[in-house]
Amino acid sequence: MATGRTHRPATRSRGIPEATVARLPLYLRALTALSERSVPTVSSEELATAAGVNSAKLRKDFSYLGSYGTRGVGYDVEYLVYQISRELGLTQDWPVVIVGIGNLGAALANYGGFASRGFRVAALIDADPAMAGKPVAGIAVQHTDELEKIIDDNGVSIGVIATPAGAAQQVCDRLVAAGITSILNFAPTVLSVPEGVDVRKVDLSIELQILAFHEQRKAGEEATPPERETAGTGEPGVATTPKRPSVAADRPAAGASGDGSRQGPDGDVPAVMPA
Amino acid sequence: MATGRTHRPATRSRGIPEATVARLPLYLRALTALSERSVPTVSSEELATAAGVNSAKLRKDFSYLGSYGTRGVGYDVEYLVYQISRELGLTQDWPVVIVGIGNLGAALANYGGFASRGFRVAALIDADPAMAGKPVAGIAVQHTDELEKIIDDNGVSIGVIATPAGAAQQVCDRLVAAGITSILNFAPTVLSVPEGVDVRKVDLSIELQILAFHEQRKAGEEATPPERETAGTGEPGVATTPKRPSVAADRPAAGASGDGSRQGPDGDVPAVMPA
DNA sequence: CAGTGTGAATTCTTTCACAGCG
DNA sequence: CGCTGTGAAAGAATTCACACTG
Repeated sequence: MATGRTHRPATRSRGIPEATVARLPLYLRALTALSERSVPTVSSEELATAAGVNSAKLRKDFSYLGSYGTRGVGYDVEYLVYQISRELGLTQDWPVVIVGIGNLGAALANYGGFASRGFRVAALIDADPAMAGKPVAGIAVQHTDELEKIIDDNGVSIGVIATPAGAAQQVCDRLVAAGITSILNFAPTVLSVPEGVDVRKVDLSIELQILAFHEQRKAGEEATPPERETAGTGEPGVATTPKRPSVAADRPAAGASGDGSRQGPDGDVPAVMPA
Repeated sequence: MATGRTHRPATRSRGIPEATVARLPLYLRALTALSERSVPTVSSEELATAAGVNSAKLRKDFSYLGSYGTRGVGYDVEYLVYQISRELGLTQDWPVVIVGIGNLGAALANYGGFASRGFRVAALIDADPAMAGKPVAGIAVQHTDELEKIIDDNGVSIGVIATPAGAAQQVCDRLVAAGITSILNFAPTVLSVPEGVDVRKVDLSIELQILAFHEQRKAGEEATPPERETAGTGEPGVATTPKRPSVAADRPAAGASGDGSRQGPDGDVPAVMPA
């Protein structure tokens, strides 16, 4: 409780599983593209390919929405577009405020995909007085002081945080206090919010780190057969690394501060240990 | 088949579950913060809170890495930082190229979090000849023509695509052909890549749409108790849903445009269902 | 028949709860 | 005694495979 939950269980969504909700936008995009090409119907197979998933999953996903297809034929594109849009709540207007108009905030403000689907940038807010009044993406930036008023006046319920990490929680608190109940966070911090407020996070460095993990694994596979072992009590897999720290005197240095270590281009697993 | 798989199963990671891998960066960040404050040890409870997860999950996650904690005490911060960094492959240098230096690309190039952890922006690439030579974030932008050479010369294996959707697949193909095996895609498109290439996608509008879905649900709950019906015959009710569209003549395009009104607590859901 | 819709089987994740170590 | 590490239980999500319908 102290910290408040960052993710609400959400799974309680009456009927649609979270995983499915997360894919609906994907389907919608694929469908929109088909619609623009005036394609009248699609099979689960085709649509699935276009959306980058497999057809069984897609059909299962759609089954949660209802039976919108025609057996032996497929789905009516226009109709599905409408149904999914409605399910996602895109048939209504969602005013959004973006807080933190730095490089990223500006990029977001200019991002076409934003406005394209029901979302409308209602205001751009920045703490720097020098920014106030300056137009970004055709909208005059307003000062943070106005935050509460802006949200209230525009009935905004979705906020985007693109501030430096240090300011994120504070901005978040103000947004929430002002009535915002959904936040898209680009700042690399864990935000604490009260129950009932949804937070989704987009974190560039996390994505890169996940890629690095797999990349490293690939590099290792190239030459190393069965490397990692699952050992429970015996040897911790990659074991042969700095043993227990005792206090912190092994080889911690790695990333904490400097972190200047580097390896050859084709990433060779740091000679952790000769088997 | 032509399209190739977009996501590789990946789950084959010898021992660490994907879900865990995705959280390691989170733990790492929390740990780094502690490290900077010279905190020597943390309990799973404390660290979990800082990372925004629950302690059981964290302990389970760590158990996949090995036994790095001390019962009755907790984890040695420095040591864990090192272990996780190593596991993620951050103890080595990962040169990265960013393709598409528009608003977003520039924001990425300037993003501190990038360089902070093992990642190094090796080059910025853009198709616009006018951009060539212009410095962004202290790095001179290079023309797309150089793409293959740049990747080869720098031994780059991770590429970031920040181009318009239309150019993404093409850029992707060139990156892959040039030897890139991990891609972080910011363009709103599904990329087709050959087996063995990892793609992670970051999509702003998708995130917003997911938020909208929950937001809408909240608004509905406020006044409407059991809205969405779950049953027809007692099972995954599908029964009573809007009937076939015939062609596409229902009510596509509800009130999507204009209308700056906020959610009408309960009156919104367009009366799709005559039932 | 082609292709949806969906129970059932499978696999992955999260959570529980507690034995046991420092 | 406090806290980790982990089997085992519970809960999602994915995949299978096929009955059934337009």
